[in-house]
Amino acid sequence: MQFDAEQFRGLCAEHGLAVTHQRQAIYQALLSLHDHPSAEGVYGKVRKRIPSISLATVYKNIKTFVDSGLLREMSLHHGSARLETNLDPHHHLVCVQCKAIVDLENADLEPVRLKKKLPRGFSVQRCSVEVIGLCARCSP
Amino acid sequence: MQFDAEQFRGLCAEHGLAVTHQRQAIYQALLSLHDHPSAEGVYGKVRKRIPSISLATVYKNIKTFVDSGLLREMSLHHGSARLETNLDPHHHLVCVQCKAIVDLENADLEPVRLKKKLPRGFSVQRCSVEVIGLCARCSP
DNA sequence: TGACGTTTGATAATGCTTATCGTGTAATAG
DNA sequence: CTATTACACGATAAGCATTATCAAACGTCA
Repeated sequence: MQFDAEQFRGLCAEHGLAVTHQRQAIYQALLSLHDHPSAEGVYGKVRKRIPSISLATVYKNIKTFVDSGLLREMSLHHGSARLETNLDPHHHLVCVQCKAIVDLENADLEPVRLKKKLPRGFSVQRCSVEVIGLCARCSP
Repeated sequence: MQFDAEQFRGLCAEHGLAVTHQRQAIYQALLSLHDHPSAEGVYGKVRKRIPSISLATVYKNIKTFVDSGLLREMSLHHGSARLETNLDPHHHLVCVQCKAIVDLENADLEPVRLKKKLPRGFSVQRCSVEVIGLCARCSP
């Protein structure tokens, strides 16, 4: 995706965020990094443009962007690691609110089928499906 | 799954692990907790049986179990949070070794189809597929 | 432009996890 | 059954990733 300063101003206005030099640089870095970077990775990229930027600023703005819906974290279970004793192939039902996880048996889903070739040389070990939503207890 | 002391001894022998009171209790706790617990959750459960157990022992043995293949961590990306700017529905190709992530477009996969009803009251927001394996660069 | 609320940078604090180290215990051989 | 030895345990310090704090600087809007 291409960064567009005008569009970024619009996004900030829409979410009630001030347009700062740092925010622009952080958002631009995020768009340019196509490997799903961590906060540290964004920091590295942004520092080339604003060497004096604080790591805390990067973290704060990532959090702000996630809260505003401009960004998403890849995993819902980041923080403490969640463990799994069921080593058979299976899938998960996950509540976005309470982070509860329920196993879905492999047989409960039609098998995952790829339409396109994967990148050359990638050898698949398993496929894991996350069905993400709101559980009954967390529904309003 | 049911805990079986004899079977646990077998597993330990198979992986060259000593059978200790603590390991048994930790493994038993893991099998009894069906909500994909964190280390802290396991600690809470095990402490009912062995109040003097150290949190470090719980962490060390979880690590040992994961390394031996008795257990798995749910997320490959636990540690630092990975970010995502692509908010359109899509999927991921993930390398177990280098943790690289590549987006798969929604159209590259046959849609996920459930065979069985989900728990009552669960409202699905989206489905995310992780195709997990070894990328070309990490292949031996 | 001036006043106000927000954001920034520096740094301290927190949470989760791993490392260290002296003591204790399981495994193995005798 | 006991001695030996390597591995595991408990207590605690250390290490990352992340969040909180607070004074100074900046963006916004009148």
